[in-house]
Amino acid sequence: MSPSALPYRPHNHDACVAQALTEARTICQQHNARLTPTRERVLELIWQSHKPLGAYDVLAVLAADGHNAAPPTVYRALDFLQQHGLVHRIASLNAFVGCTHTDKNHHGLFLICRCCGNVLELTAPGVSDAVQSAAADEAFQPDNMTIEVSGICPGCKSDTAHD
Amino acid sequence: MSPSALPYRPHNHDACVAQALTEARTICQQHNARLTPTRERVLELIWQSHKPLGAYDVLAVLAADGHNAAPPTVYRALDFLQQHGLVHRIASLNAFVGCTHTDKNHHGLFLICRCCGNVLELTAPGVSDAVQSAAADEAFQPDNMTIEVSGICPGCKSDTAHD
DNA sequence: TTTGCTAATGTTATAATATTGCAAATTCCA
DNA sequence: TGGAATTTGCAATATTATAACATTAGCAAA
Repeated sequence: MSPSALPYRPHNHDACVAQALTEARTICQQHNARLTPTRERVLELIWQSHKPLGAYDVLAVLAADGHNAAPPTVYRALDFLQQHGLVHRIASLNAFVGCTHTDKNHHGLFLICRCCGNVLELTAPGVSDAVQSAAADEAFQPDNMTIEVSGICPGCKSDTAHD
Repeated sequence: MSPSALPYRPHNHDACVAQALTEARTICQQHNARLTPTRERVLELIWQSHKPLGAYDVLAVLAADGHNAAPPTVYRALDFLQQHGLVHRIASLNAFVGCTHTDKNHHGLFLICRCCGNVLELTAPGVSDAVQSAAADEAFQPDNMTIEVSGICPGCKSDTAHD
């Protein structure tokens, strides 16, 4: 997916998935980590959906693939992918999305449309700076931040505007 | 609890719980909502712990109370308390904490110590402004934000400093 | 005081999400 | 090739959350 593609804009999604997989292979090589078939397939499934996918959704597709998988298979693959920054877990949804900023240093900020379910990941330095500074005021040393904003995406807003 | 009391500082916690309950009664009156015994008890339990309490932790105490409660009892009470802004759910922990800012308009920002488990709720206008503006840049209309920061609180930092 | 309404609770069952522990297979690499 | 480390398979189970429906409590009007 081109860097500026938005989930709710039409784009060639197959290409966007393919590119994500290619990047993932590179990253795993760099990390000396093994992107095994199961892990790669899970990543692919997650990427095929712009919407967050639950672990059991992934599991269901694997089952349909003929892969006789149990929950741990999926959770392990997801853990691996998270560790290497290839997917993010959306805590407020118990679901996973492909990371669209594997190259940059980022703290995921997620805009989650409660209408269409699409998720847009942003790199928002202003936000992480503000959080850092709020934490610093309390002498708190942050090491991980979960920032998830739910609301209405531009697509859904314009859809409802002319009802 | 006095407005500036920090969870990891010693303070008279019974008084702090009592005050929270008093405030809750007032708020419910204002909202024309019924703070029934079960709801009040759940709120009390959550307040007695500065650490987030899971629904099933609450359930266990209710059971110990002799209250023959089932999960829906607890979840309903928690929903009620959330609706009236008396507790917050911490999505990254699947757990609940008492709201320490019932009076102010706020978007909870939570500092969660991964060492001692205490949670500090902040009102951080800088953070919500930054999130608003990041969302606005994407034409996204936010309506709810989950901001949870995990890290090390000052207490735990100084504990580990001189090991 | 009954009647009727609404909110709240009880109860059972089950759905949805996630982890543990151990054995078997595979991969790495010396 | 052999041995260690990683990955997977698998069964069981833990944890979190909700659905569906019956019952009861609170309260106001007839």
